Amino acid sequence: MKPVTLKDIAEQLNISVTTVSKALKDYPDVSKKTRGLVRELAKTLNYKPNTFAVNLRTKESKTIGLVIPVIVHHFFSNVIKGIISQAEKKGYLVIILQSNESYELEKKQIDLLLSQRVDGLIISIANGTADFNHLNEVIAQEKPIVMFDKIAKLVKCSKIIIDDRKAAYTATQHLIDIGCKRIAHFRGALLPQNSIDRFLGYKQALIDNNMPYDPTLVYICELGDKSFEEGKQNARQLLQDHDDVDGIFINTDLVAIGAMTEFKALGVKIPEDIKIVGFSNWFMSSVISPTLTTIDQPGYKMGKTAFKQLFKEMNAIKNKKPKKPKIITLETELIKRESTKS
Amino acid sequence: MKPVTLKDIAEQLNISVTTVSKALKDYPDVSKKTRGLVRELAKTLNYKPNTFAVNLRTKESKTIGLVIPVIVHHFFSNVIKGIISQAEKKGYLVIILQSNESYELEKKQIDLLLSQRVDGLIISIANGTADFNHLNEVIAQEKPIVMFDKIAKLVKCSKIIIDDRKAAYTATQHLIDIGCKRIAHFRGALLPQNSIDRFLGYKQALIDNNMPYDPTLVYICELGDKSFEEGKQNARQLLQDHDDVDGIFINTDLVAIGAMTEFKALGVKIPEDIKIVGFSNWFMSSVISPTLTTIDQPGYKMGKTAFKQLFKEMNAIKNKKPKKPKIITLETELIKRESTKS
DNA sequence: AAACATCCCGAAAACGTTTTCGGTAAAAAC
DNA sequence: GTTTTTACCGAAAACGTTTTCGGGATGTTT
Repeated sequence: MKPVTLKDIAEQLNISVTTVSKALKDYPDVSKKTRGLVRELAKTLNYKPNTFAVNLRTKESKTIGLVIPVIVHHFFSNVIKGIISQAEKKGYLVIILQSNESYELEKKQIDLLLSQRVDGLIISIANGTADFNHLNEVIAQEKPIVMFDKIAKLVKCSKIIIDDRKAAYTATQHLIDIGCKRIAHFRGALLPQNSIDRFLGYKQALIDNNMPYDPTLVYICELGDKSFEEGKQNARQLLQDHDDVDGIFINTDLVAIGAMTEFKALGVKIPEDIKIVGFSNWFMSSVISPTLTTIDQPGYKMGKTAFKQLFKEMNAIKNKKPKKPKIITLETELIKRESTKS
Repeated sequence: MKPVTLKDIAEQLNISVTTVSKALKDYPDVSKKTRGLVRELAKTLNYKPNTFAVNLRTKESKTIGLVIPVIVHHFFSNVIKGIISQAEKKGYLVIILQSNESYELEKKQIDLLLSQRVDGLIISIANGTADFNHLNEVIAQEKPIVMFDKIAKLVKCSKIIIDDRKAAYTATQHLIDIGCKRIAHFRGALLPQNSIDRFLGYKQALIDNNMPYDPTLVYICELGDKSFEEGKQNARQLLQDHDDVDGIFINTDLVAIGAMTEFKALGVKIPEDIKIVGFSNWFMSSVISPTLTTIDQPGYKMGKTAFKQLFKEMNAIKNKKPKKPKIITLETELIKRESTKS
């Protein structure tokens, strides 16, 4: 009933534990004959090495930690899938924790993962995070850490991102190209780098096209669990504040969908009255009515890339050849749909 | 640079490792004074117990495994969130793997988790799974396992489910109540219990209302990654086969949304020409047009309940008082929306 | 003063693996 | 026939923790 150990195999074959271990790990100093015997018996007894012991001995867990702001989220669940699939290929398992966009929780989760002694960390930081000591501590411990999407510019680690600024610029330019004269922006929270960058891209596009930048046209969403509601609220507010807006670039599809729902309810026609561009290309955006123009953000690929990079760094550290951080930028694409039909 | 161990603390205080360990774990046979000293030093040195050693010694990992068919999925990501949040409260971490609806992969993933020596398993079985030996083996190893949603009736373990049959009955009855005379059903794959039960509920409702059951009105979807496409295909096929259908009960919202998209493209009006009820209450269903009537399936709660049950069983096994399996049925609710407006 | 209980501490074994280092025997070289 | 190489094996230490058990000191009861 008890799990089979090296000792059990050794005793049955009348050889030492050492030899059994070596036989199973293809050490050169064990004869073909005994290697064969060990292999065979191990198989019939269904021997599985005790991970706890292996971990203790080798000081690695073949496990990585993943901290994300939200789990029920199209983009993030794609990232999760990408990370897990890639990790599996390399024999790593993934422990997932959620920060819920809170700095305190994020800190706690990272602590938890470190005390579990994961071999590496992948993280997309919370909206609430402005202080990065908890992240720098990870690096100080020589644990590799890779950030994706929502990164902290000041932390020296590898990052997998998109060019948010460029993508936002493209989105806004698209609105301008199809004739919008007064374009609003629903931005994300104030702290996250990507929401800053998307805002800057929006602003730059206006300036480059000789259109005035009007701060009152910029609305803030905290995102998190209530994105949809925020979209509705901002849409209502926008109509009250400015009746001349004919285009909006919105930080996230879910917010955009909330806004569209509200506009529809209030009798504002899309795209006739207001044209809308979202961000992320949630699946939903292709099935709602009207379908939503958006920026495709490659979540699955981002996850895969993040793990690949982490894997390289974990190996580099094992071989005492730590690498310098790398920033990988993945391509995005403007997906034109009905919400910006001219 | 190296992590602090009990030994380090012991040496600095000139006491034994034993005493340090006991002091930190509130053993009664250590004086208040030394306990205080140990505690203090542990804190200043930022001592974190080495999980690998603890695991090896205690034979538990405080980690559970979760195997689900798909990750990028509204229902399942809600379950994930529920499990993780509850596990965290009890000091457990969660390792997630995806079976991709494949029996082979499911088997492999379970093996992986067992060799990682997780303390328990939560699983929703794949469409492709017809043989349950891999699950019975887990039970034979005295590892608790809890199934949810897609269960195997024949495996003796706890299960968290909804009453699929009743829910499907309610959904179909609703279509009948609003005047549908000829109701089709897009069912799930042939093997999964819940897709069987939903089909049976549909059939029963017809019979109880003296409506003929017509097998040619039942279409099969394999689900998995291509649910949306299957919905479209089946919708097209249905129109060819039967031009008199005025209502459809569909196994999953995503398939229903695919069908609605196709109907819209083909000029079939919903709910005027055909009324539709989905299943699961994906968020999407409340924002598409027309909004989709569906059965709300409490994913988050299911996840929480599943972990709670697993937790009980893990403790029971630790205390050598194994419990008998429990089947917990959660309530569902019919959410009436535009797709069945009469 | 002897007997007993109480309080505190530490030695040692155990969990199962990996890896270093020596050692013995047989084969090869001189 | 002696030395050197090669092939194979095992003892032992180590990873860091937990827990059992015994024992010494101090205090309390006869």
